[in-house]
Amino acid sequence: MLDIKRIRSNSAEVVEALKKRHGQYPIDKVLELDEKRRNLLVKVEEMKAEQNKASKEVPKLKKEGKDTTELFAQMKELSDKTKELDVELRNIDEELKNYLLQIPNTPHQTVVEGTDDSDNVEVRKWGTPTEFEFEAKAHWDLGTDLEILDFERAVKITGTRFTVFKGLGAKLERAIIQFMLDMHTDEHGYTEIAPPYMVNRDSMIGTGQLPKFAEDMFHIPAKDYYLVPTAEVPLTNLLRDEIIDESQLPIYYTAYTPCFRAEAGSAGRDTRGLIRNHQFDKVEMVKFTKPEVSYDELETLTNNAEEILQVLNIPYRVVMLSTGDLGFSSAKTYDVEVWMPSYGRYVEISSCSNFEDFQARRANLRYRNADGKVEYLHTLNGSGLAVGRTFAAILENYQQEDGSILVPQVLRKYLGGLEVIK
RNA sequence: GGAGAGGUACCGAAGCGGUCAUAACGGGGCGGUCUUGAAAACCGUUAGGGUGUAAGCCCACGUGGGUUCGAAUCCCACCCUCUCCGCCA
Repeated sequence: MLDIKRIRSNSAEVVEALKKRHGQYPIDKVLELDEKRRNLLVKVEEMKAEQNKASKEVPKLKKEGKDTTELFAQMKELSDKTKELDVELRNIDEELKNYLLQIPNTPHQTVVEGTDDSDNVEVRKWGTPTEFEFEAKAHWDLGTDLEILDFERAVKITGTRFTVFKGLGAKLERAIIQFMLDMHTDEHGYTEIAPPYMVNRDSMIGTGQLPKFAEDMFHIPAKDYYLVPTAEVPLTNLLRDEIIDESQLPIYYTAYTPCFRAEAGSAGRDTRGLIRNHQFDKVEMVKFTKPEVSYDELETLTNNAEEILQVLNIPYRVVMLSTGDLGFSSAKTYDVEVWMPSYGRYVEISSCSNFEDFQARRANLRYRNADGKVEYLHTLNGSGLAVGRTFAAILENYQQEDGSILVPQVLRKYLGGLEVIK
């Protein structure tokens, strides 16, 4: 959510920034409602002040034995009128908020303008796409042949877009998770969190999944809980409605969770393998920072994601999303894309964003600065990394001619020294 | 899930229709006086939201409704915490 005060006093600047997203946003409507609201607010508050004043007189009058019948009648009338206007005010408030929630974050000035993902800009590339001297296989075939992935039985026990990991597959998945968490906690300074995998409605609203994207979520009606679509939700909401002391900043959290996504609209895309499932594992990184350093923090956050692939020795590139592909809440996003031989291209494996105070305003995440003033934090998050896609990338980039998989050096200690999956 | 108790500032806690939310009273934190230093004692301070240039005004006693001229206080619903019972890995 954008700051209404900013829209009020700098509407031209906001409009200009939003133009780059090539969408239509109800700024005029917001300004109109805001003015209406403030006019009404003044009126209502004056009436309440009068009521309060009269209420304070009552005990004195009674003490003096004076008659209060007339005063009460007057106050009753005033009170009824106030309640009416109060309802009107609340309606305007709600309407205003609904419009505000429809307005996306303003892109940072360094973000390249574009209309969609074809305008994304490659920032850097690491390694070169893996080449094979034999016919390379896709990870779903490799995994099935090695009996470490079982897609058919997953359909039987649950349904399509679920996967069973078996034997060394299950163990490899677990090894990847542990490797990532160890790296972020031991070398990148993150604190590991093991959060609930279900969250309440307020949390989903706090990070922006609700109300807009309810269709994409798995919901548990009995308790009105949601299965987490990403650890971003529990991690960011960990500090919701709190005021953090400046000395505590920056705060870095990392967590492994399974992620659950209904993704109603994705039917037909990436139907095979581990790329797009209803349930997948992910290690997430979340940062809470002071505003003045958030863009430096975005760079290191992205680097933290990249290092995982560097250490695994898998080729990747980093792209900056153009304004046309930028997520709703983000001011700037880098995607890390891993080389996926079966696709013959790079595939997103991490998305690292700076939300500035957009998310913080919504989730009420604040800190007290050195002057003692309360301000909104900046929040950032990024995958570190999507585990299923990392699994797929390892299988495909480390496959050998006989269909076996060479285990990346750094993962061997998590697999009892195992060198090859065959 | 059942029964009972309770949710007020950083913590504990009083208040139970107006004179107590500029929130009593304790405690803690911070600053100061005193001291060679510390403790003790004493003094001060402890900073949510909205609106406004400001003074100020409005809101905030778990949350949301209701009753009333007036609600922390009465009524209703929900959430949460604690104790006991039940169930359970």
